[in-house]
Amino acid sequence: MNNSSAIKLESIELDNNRIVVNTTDLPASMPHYNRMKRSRKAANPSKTIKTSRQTLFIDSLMNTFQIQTDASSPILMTSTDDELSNLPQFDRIDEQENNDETSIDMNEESSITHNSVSLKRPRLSYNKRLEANARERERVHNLTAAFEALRQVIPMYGDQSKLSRLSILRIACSYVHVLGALNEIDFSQGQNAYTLNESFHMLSCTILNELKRKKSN
DNA sequence: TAGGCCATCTGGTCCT
DNA sequence: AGGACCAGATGGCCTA
Repeated sequence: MNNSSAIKLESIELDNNRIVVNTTDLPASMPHYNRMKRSRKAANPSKTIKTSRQTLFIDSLMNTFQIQTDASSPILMTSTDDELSNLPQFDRIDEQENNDETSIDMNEESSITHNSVSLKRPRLSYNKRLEANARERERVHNLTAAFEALRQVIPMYGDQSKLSRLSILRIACSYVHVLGALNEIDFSQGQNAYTLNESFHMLSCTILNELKRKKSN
């Protein structure tokens, strides 16, 4: 796949105080970022993925409640303590680990070997840990969505769907300079103030560099 | 196959 | 006290 070879940076033009991207070299169909959203095992189900105690716990939950779920969907569960008490007692494993640290299975997830417990806060119970994990997933998903929103408003095209987050930030930063110059606003607070031409050139260079970087990866 | 990128889990710390 | 945020670890996916 080498559609990016057709990209011409000079296609970025300034027209009547608006940035215009010439899309004549665009591929007919633009890949959609969401299509890149990956399920960790979806693409290669035959590969072995280490099973954490949490995953085992979720599996047992799903077996217990006979939950069917899409692999790409976050697992959201609510359950009562009574229901949880019917599940395998993973806390016993904790006790075993605490009593005999040398017997830790090295194939287990590394976090299990973190037997240090915060003095400020005790280790979370499993349902609290699952809730925290779900919140963290939600937070990261929001972050990803924000990057996607930012990606859609920066002047790029072609292989844009595969821009890394770092590239998105770099290009967006250059773009802000151009917008500032267009509106005669100095975002740099007097330091390194760029003219419109300089800002425009910087944006082109940034896009070019990020595409080069991506190609070289 | 190595390296880049990203999702997820986890524990620590900050903040309300 | 508990949720938000952060960073480290881990492992899967993808590309050159």
